[in-house]
Amino acid sequence: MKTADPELMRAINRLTVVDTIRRFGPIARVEICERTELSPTTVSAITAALLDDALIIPTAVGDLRDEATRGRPRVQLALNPDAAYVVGVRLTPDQITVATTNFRADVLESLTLPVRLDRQPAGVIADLVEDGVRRSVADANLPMSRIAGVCIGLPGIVERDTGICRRGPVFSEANVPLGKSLAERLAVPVTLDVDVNLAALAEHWFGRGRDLDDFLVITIEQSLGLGVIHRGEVFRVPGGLSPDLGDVVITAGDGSLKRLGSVASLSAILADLAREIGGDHAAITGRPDRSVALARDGAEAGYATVAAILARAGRTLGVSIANLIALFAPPRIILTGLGIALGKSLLDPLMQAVRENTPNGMDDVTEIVHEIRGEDMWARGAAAMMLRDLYGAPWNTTGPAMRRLTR
Amino acid sequence: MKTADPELMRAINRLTVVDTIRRFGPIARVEICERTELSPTTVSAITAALLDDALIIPTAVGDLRDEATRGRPRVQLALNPDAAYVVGVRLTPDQITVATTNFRADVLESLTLPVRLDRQPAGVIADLVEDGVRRSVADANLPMSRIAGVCIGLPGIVERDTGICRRGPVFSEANVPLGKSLAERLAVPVTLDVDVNLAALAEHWFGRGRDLDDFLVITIEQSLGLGVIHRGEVFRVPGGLSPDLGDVVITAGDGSLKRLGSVASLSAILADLAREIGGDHAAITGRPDRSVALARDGAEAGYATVAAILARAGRTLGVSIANLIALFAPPRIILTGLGIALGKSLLDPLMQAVRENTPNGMDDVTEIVHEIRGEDMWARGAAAMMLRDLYGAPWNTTGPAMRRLTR
DNA sequence: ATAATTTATTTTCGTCGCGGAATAAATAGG
DNA sequence: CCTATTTATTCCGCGACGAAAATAAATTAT
Repeated sequence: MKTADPELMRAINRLTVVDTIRRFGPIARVEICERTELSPTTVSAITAALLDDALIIPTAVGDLRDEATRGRPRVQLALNPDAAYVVGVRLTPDQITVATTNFRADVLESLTLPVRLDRQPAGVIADLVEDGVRRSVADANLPMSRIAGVCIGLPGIVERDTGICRRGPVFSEANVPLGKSLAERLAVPVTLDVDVNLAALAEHWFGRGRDLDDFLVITIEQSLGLGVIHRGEVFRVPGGLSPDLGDVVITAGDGSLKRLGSVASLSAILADLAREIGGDHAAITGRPDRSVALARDGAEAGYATVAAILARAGRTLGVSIANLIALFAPPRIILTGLGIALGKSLLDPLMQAVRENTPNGMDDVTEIVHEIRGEDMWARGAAAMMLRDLYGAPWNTTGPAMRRLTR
Repeated sequence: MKTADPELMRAINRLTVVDTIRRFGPIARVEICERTELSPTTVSAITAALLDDALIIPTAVGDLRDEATRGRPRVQLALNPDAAYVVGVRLTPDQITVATTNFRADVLESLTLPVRLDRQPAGVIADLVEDGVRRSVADANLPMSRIAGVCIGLPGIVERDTGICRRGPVFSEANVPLGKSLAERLAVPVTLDVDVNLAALAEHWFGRGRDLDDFLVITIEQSLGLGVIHRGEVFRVPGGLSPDLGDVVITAGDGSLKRLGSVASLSAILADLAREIGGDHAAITGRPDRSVALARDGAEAGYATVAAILARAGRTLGVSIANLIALFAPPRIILTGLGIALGKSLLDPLMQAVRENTPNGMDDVTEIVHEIRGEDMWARGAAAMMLRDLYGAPWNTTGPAMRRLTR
């Protein structure tokens, strides 16, 4: 339980105002009052401070009410896109994606380096990330000094608090202190997080979770991820460790125990396909997007072996999703990641397994949606994660009293 | 995001003070300052209000510092046990337990009615609970008017917000509005909750979770339950639905899908034993505590069939617990419930399965403890659940300003 | 026995943030 | 040009917090 004082009070209200402006675009002060249930006085004071700090700007006085309304026109307020810039980075075993965004998490520049990271030592990967960040920032015509922070997302077991990647498909080593290492190289705050948390935040800010404050995000990528938004916040335990869906143990058809990730992750599916169909294994693992398209087309064209592999993965994943429904009872589950592009051959068995295994009486609780997202979505999530901290951070002025003195 | 005002501020701080007094027994104001990091001014004001409302009382001025300390002695403050009374109820398929407690959740009177509830219609069960509550309150020499609330815990899928039991082993019907029905009968606020949430809160307040704000509680009873304490609060999704571990789907040895509850719950274990060993099935299901003792003794005396059944249940549960570690990464998992009395024949295979299936790199994250608890613990948890609301409720006075006027 | 010292609690005072009410600003319509 | 209307700001009072001073209630020293 935290102790409350006026400062905290202001911080809370300030954050709700900033978040309201972020979510509801250019918005007038009156409307902020309605949405936040704060008094006009408070909204006026807070927006004045935000304007002072140039975190928000007044936009066109265009009135969205039915034209020809009487009275003083509303001044629409919006986030100042240039208030700060951040960089979002996403690492997968196959590539590095870097995106520079403005204060609204609009992507200004993004680039993708196709590198097989799992073959490289941690030092080399840190070098590559550093280069990527500097390059992307330069492409956006910004000096590094204007970058307020960098957020890096990667799969595996990641301690956000310490910036250490305990284990994951990206690093061959264990306990890599990537956060600290990059903060030193770039001389900028760097946070580390599980990639799926970024996906979850991205869905909450820009995607299928905008209208909800509680949902689950499952990413089907080289590895399987689970992100939880609970009461509007990314769900974390204090240690900063994050759940990993791929680590869940299931019983295989032959009775042996396996990790879910070794059956239903994209890398497992593609490996199965390569083994069954033969084909060029290197080519398949090197270009997952192409392999996914091939697999989808194959299954839909009626190749039974391919369809069977996808169906098996779908069913297995579906059972685990039903278990998540039993445990979390979320109003919505968002499926995303490259794996979604495998199409109905994967998703139909998945949905059926979910239906069959959802506990009685909970059929109407959870809605399942899916969405294919590009690389930018992940990087944008990383940027959002960084911005979230920034919005809450203390800026120049404290309130109206101080401003009155300095003017 | 909630909007903050002075009233909320006070409510928060007031609650932290009450909670500090509850947790750290008779405690002086100075020490409250240290623990809560509130200023002496604030603590003084809040405790004055609490004293005014008779929610707390000064106890012996005994100084626990090394005797012969100089200076003004500390006044120890404690919860006033008689500030209010609540009733906790727990329903299982076999019995109803009712406990009347004071403001400190000390059990004053408790009684257990052995009734096979699953044979009765909802109306009859509500009658029985009403009688039990009235009886227990009368036994404690209290009029019903002094009861501030009743909390009822039961297994199954329970909507706390609406007071409806969607489904569970207690009721043969679905969607029983037990909360509303009892609130009308008793003319007292009644809340409904999943029994395991009560167990979790009880562990947090009085048991193995006192020192932590994040942990999992798994109850092995007729059904399997999962309770989550997250950042000091019972974890709930907005709908008020609660997770049910028994509903998790697993793959059985023969490849078929089963609910975990149909393999590793106490009722499943006892049914397996009855089937395998023969014996008097009715007797075994009617007195679970006796059956558990018999099973434990049998397994430890070397009866291979019995040991095998327990080992299988233990392993299965262990795998699911490893999955919970993968998903929640809690610092501790507390196993409790009647099933713990099955002893090492169940727990050893369980712990081994947990060890074998915990994801790499997370072996040192979660500590597993177990504890046998009596019926009172559950009812006490129910009382605590009710008190939690009461502590936060607004009482007579608002603050020092008002008192100054009225005096 | 009385004064000095020490520690706990309360009181005084200044500040901050909130909300309500009055005021100012900006526009449309007559 | 004046009035009605809607939006935004300012003024004012209140409650809450914290710092510091004052007070209270002991123990120790003289």
